[in-house]
Amino acid sequence: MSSPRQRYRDQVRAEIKEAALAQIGQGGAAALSLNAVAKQLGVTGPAIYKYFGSRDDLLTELILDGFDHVAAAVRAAVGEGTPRARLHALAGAFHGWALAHPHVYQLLAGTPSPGYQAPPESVQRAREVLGPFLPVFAGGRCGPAAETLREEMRRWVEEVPAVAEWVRAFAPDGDPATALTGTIMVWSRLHGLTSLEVQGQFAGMGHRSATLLTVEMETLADTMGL
Amino acid sequence: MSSPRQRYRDQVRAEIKEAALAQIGQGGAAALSLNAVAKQLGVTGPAIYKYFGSRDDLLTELILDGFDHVAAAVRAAVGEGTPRARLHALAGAFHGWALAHPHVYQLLAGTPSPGYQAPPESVQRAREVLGPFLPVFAGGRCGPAAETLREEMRRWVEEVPAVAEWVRAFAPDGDPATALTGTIMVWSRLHGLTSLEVQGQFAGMGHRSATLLTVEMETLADTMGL
DNA sequence: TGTACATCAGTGAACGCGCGTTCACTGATGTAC
DNA sequence: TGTACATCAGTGAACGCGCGTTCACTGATGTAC
Repeated sequence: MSSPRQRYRDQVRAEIKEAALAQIGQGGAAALSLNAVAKQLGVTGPAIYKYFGSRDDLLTELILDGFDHVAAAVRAAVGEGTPRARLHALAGAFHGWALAHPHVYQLLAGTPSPGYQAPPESVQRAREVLGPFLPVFAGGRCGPAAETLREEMRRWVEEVPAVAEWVRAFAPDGDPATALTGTIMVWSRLHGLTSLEVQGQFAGMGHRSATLLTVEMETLADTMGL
Repeated sequence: MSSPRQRYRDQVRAEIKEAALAQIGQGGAAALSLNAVAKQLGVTGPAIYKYFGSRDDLLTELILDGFDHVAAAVRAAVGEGTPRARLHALAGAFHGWALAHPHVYQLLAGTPSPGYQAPPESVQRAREVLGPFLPVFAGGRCGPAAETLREEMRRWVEEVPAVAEWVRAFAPDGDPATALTGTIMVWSRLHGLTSLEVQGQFAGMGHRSATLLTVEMETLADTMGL
C-alpha cells in the first residue's frame, strides 16, 4: 500500500509521460520540450524536475517503456498452432502495435535525436521483443538461400555467450543458428514494411498494409521450412 | 560559359551543402544549424542567406540532391543478364550507396525533422530510385502468396494514372501489377535491412550485411518467379 | 484532539545559450563607356 | 587604358524566441507526539 503522496507522484509522472508522448507524436523526439510539457499540464517548467532528473532521463524512460509495451504485445500473441500460424500471430501483434503507437515505434526504431545517447539497457529490451520469434523458427530448416546466413549466425551464437543465453531462454529446443536466422529476417522485414508505413510512405498507395505483411511472412515461412 | 561570379557562387553553394551534410551526419537533420555551417566555412551566419533562402530551403535541396544521387547509383547498375542477376545488381547498388552515405540515407528515408515539410517533388524523385526495379519483375510470375498483393497493385495502377505512367516509362513490356508487386516488396526489404544497418542496430552482430541482402533478394527472386 | 514540526510540490525569477532571420552597411569585384 | 558606376558577397549589430536548468522561496500536506 503506497502513501497518498507516492500515489500522487506516480500519477503525475504518468501524466508527464503521456503529454511527452503526445508531443513526440507531432515532431519526433527532437520536438520534446520540458517547458511545453509543463505548460500542457498547467504547471511551470521547473516543476518537471521534481519528477524527472532531466530531459534525457524522461526520454530514456519513455524508450524503455516503449520496449516493454511492444514486448508485452508480442508476448501476448504467443500461442499454440503450427509454426506458420504462430509466425503470423506474432508478426501481426508487432505490426499492429506499431501502427497503434506510431510515435513510439519511431522513438524505438527511428533515428535517435541529436545528442541523445541510447541507454545500454535498450539492447536487452529489444531482445525481449524479438525473443518470442526464436522458438517459431528453431524447428525449421533453412532453404539453400538462407544457408549462408545460418552459417554466420552459428558463429555468432558460439562467440557471444549473451546471445546463446538469449536463444536458450526463448527456444531451449532446436537449432539456435536456425532460430537466429529466421528471427533476423523477420526483424528486417517487419521493420522495413512497418517503418515505411509509419512514416507515411505508403500513403496513397493502393494496398492495405496487412496484405504486404501477410505476403512477407508467408514467404519467410516458406524459406524457413515452417 | 559561366561568369566568374556565377562560378564562385556555385562553388560556395556546394561548400555549404557539403558542410551541412557533414553536420547532419552527426546528429540527424535536426542538428543542422545555419550558424554552425557558416562558422565552419569561416563566415558569419547571415552570409548563408546570400545562397539559400532559409534553413528549410537548404534542407530541401539536400534531400532532392540525395534522391538524385541514389537514383543515379541505381541507374548505373542497370545491365544485361538474367532478371535474378539484375535484381542483385540493383539491390547491391542501392544498399552500397546507402552504406556509403548513411546520413543522406537517413535524411531521405528517416523520420522527418520537426516542423519540416517534405517537398512534393520528393515523391517523383523516389520513383526515379525505384523505377529500374520495375522491368526486372515485369516478366515474372507471382507465387501464390504474393497473388493477393498483386491484385491490390492491379487496382492501384488502374486508378492512378501517374502510377501507370511511371510503370510504363520504366517497364513498357510485361504485367504492370506484377512489376509493382515485386518493386514494393524489394523496397520494403531493402529499406528494412538497410535502415537497421545504417542505424547501427546490427552492430556487434555476427553477420556481414551483404549476406542478409543476398538472402533477401534470392528469396524474393524465388517468390516472383525470376 | 490539538499542536509542532518535517516533508515536499510547485513558483517565479534568473542564468546562459544558440537558434533563424532582418537590416543597413562596407568594400571588393566586375562592367561599360 | 582609365574612369565612373553597378553589382553583390560578406559584416556586425540587433530582433525575438524557446530551450534546459538552478535556486531560494512559499505554502499546503502529512506525521509525530
